[in-house]
Amino acid sequence: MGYDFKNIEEKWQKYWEDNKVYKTDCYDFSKPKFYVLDMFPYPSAAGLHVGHVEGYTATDALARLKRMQGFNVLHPIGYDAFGLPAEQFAIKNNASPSIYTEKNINNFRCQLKRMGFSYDWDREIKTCDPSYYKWTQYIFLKLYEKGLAYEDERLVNYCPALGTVLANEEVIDGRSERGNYPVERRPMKQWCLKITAYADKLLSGLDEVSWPTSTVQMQKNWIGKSYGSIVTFNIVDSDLSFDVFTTRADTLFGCTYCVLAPEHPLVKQLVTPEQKEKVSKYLAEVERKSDLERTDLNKEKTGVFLGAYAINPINGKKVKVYIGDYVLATYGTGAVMAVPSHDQRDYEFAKKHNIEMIKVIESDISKEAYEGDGVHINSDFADGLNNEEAKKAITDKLIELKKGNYKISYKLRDWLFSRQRYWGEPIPMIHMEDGSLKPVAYSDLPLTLPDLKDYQPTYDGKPPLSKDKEWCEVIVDGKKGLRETNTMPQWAGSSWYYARYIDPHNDKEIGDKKLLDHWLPVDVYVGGAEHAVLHLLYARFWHKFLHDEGVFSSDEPFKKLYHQGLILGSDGQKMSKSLGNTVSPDQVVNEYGADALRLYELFKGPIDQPLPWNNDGPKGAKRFLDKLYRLYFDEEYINKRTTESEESLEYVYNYTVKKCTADYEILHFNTGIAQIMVLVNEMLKAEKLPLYMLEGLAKIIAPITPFIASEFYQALGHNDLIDFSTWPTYDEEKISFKPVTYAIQVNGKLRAKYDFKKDATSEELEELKKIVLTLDNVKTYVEGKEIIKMIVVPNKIISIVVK
RNA sequence: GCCGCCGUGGCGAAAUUGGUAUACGCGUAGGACUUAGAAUCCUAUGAGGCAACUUGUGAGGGUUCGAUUCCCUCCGGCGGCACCA
Repeated sequence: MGYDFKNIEEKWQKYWEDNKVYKTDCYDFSKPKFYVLDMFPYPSAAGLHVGHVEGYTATDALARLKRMQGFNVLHPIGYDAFGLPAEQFAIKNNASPSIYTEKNINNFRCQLKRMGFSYDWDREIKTCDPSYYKWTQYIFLKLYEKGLAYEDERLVNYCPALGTVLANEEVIDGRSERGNYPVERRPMKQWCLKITAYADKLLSGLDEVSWPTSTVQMQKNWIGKSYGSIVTFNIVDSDLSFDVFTTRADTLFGCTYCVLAPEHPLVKQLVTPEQKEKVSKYLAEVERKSDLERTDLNKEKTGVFLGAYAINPINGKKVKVYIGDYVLATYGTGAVMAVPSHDQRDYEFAKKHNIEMIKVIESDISKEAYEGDGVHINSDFADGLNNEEAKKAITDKLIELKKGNYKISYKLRDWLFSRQRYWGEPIPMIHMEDGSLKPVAYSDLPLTLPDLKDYQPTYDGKPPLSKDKEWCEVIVDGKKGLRETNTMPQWAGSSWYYARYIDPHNDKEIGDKKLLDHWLPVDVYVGGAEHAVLHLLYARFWHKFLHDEGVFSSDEPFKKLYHQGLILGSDGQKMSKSLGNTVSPDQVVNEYGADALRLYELFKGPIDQPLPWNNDGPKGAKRFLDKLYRLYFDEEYINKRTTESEESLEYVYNYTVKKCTADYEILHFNTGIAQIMVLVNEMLKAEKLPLYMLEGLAKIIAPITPFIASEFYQALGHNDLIDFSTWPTYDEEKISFKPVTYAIQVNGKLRAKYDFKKDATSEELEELKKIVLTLDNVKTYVEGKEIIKMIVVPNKIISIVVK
């Protein structure tokens, strides 16, 4: 039996949609603003996942709460429609990506509406829509103008299976983040965005946002700022020199050799004729190795002597120069000074190659290198200093010698921004016949993606767009040119979409400045933790750039961030078709209704935790909603309606309102709902049901289960919508009137309980101490013993210590 | 290896931030109503014990009148980074 959720939900969904109930007037500045945002979905053919539903329900509940509290709420949705997932799917199903994407979007929209999410549907955006990507291209041109977009021939992560290069952030353990295909290094000419120019701003901005500490930490690690020094080593009998970066300048006196990365530009010039054969052989070996093999930490550190010697600038000592693939070409200067006594990797390498070790910090290095702090020795003027002092003394000396300086280094590398794929934003650049580059004129944007029949990626990495001669060949100012045929990566469109929602139909600018200033930053942003360093770093970069360009006045895009945890299958494994443990929202909605699904997902636990799906969960949620329904619609309970109320029920009611108000705000829905259940159980038992309580209960449940709550509110005789009613208030007096129960402990063990008035005066507490000692169960443990002390914590506990 | 998070009943989880551990829900068992019950309602439900009581928040130690909460050591799980010099 139970309530007829099907009709109720259909009725309200239709009403909300027909009347555009959740349309936001962004120009209404009379109320305080609240911008609550979801990470928009990739419109995959699989449709909405129960994991989406969890995050989207949380933001929807928050949006509804804020609306009821009198905020002007912006709560939009859209689709991250470009990029690999959509294209891969279209290829597999032999369809056109645009038609396929559109179909999937329609399915998503339907599912989202069914869930009762209060989005402003007039603000829906799709990243693949020319009216949208016009501005993605616009931002690219701005970046280019400022020298932050550039073409560079470099070693890139190329994935043959996907037929495209990938950003560092998209490569995990030498495999592609999407599809898990092997990735190799290839030199290719590619577009890059100079995210490194914003490294410091991206780092310091993290102190200003309320984000999960783990995400902040991940971004900090990814940016990887380290303070060190640059040291210049001259080559013996030559004008050549190379720089090394080190964070341990204090150990410079212990440097007994140097190692260059195999890709270091000086390798060819430094190798001596005697060593040539060995070195070429080594280089060939390195080239054969995959990225995965090269980064295998357990492998022995290999390398060969170049034949050349360098001079340690601090003591003039001659040291051998090696190449070794444990030195990364892409970090620091691509060359390191080796101090085997105080660096474990150097230690192992030196043992194998029989290289001298000089101890410069008092320590035992018989078994392994000593990497800690200590008193410096064998270091001339730095003797007796500790690490930090020695770093300073030695670097200062290097500055004096003009052989070094302080240097800050980052792990962050520039963002590889081009893809050899079809389904993305065309990069608005033209390669002129004379070899120069010309940006597409702003007035020619959007540069639309042509409708290609054959859009499959090619194995050799030639972009599919190059197959469309007509599109490629252009004439600018009477000169011939070819369009850039690479497209932008998945992450381009999602790097600024939150801003477009504010003024989505503006074809003159990204958005009306007045509106952008008012609505940014996003107050609460919810989405998966898998975007911790991808989307969330890129979006911050673009935001900071657009801030510098004067487009945004805020300097961070997302003030508060939450991640919804992964929802696992009921077997505790990740949901997957092959395991047969997937749950589709449609299936649950059909059986129990959208309200029940929403309720279950918010009640089952904290939203940021990964949790297994419980097949009985939605059933339990539905059971609760049936109970609630009876409270409002059963004759039995309708007959108990009154304007009077009982004190004990008032206590529970007011406490519940207070708890929900506080808990919803920080997305702790599970505890708020638990308290509502306590209230409902009490109301079902009560003799009198005050009308104001029924009304308040409908309101506090409305953010969680808006369909049934609307039905209740209407049944109570309201013509207005619950969403725009005011949020109930609570009476602190009614919460604190209750006597409190004191726990009586003797030697730390609970022996009795005693009800006493709340907030008693100190005289009354003295009285209480006497009463407590007369309690039977206390007497048993106290009599015949000496009372050492009695600790009274008002309203909580009396702790008696006896001997 | 390094960084971050976490460990509470059969299960998902609460605990007013140092003060009555296990709220709320799921599951299970027993009962009621019923021709019937996968509906609904009542009762029980950490472990041991007839009971008073004892014991109990991954393990061990510490601080405290009092520790799930704070400190130290260890074990286990999850996420991230991974030769970053």
